[in-house]
Amino acid sequence: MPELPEVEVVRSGIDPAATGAVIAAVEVFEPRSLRRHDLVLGPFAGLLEGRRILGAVRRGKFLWLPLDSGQALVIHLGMSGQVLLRTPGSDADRMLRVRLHLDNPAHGELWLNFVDQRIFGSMAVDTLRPTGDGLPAGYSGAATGDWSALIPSQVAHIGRDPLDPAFSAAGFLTALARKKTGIKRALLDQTLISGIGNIYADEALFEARLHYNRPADSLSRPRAKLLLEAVRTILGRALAEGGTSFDAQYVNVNGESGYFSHSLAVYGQQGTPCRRCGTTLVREQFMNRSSHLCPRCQRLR
DNA sequence: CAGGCTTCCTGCGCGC
DNA sequence: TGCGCGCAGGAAGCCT
Repeated sequence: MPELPEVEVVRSGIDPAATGAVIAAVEVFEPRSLRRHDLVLGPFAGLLEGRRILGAVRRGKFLWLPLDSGQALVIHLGMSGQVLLRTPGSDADRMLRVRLHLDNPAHGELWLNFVDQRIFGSMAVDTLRPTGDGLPAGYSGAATGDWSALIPSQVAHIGRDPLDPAFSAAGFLTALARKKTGIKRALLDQTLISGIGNIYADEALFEARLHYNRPADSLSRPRAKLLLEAVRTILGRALAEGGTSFDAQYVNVNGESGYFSHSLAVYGQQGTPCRRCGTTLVREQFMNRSSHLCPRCQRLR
């Protein structure tokens, strides 16, 4: 499922095509994909048509394209969303939900297809507001503009991600020490730290040799620091590999499958030996979701 | 009021 | 072979 590395691959992939492009037309095939669009602002297509895209920004798993109207197109991939760039006239993608017709002064006309099997993802036009600290709202490559320190309203509550230069490790560690909940739940809390989903949470906990239900406030500061380092290592590694996917749900912007499941140490690896100690890895239910771990390396007590 | 459970969704895989 | 059930999970919202 798309987590920070996969979303960053999408962001960097569509950035050159989207930035500077004018949205000539919008086709909505599945209105449920606009669930997060607030109609008080106006109809989705009407707010986009004729507008120019100024950049491509990401915070955690949220992606947005600032527009010359002062608003932004917010994209969340959910668990099966894809953004595919296509040549106009090409065959319709399976489960195509929304299509933007882009006119890029450098690259000509192209289609930006939003494809989403399970419709957990969404597109929405949203207002932009200043970040509280005046720092860039998210990651946008080398590009900057008046929009850099602006964040969509519906993303404002999301915490910075660990690969964001403005991410505060000290702030995160302090907040973590106040949480009594299980450490995995804390890692998945996007207001605390963003970009981590079920796959990389399991991978990071394995790396840090921590049980998913270990109370967050029971970790010493150095231990919590090691966990944060593990998160950075796991996310950075996945990003370097181009994002992780295990069943071709995730496809990068060129339509090429990003399939790197072989690099996963525990996720989906139940029944196989732990690469550290050889103990058989297990899958357990936690938060109504699956958790994968080594029962020997990641003991609760 | 933090925490945790439920809901939204559909394609696919597996079992009978 | 075909059918149908259950699983997959990000995040909002509604409980307790």
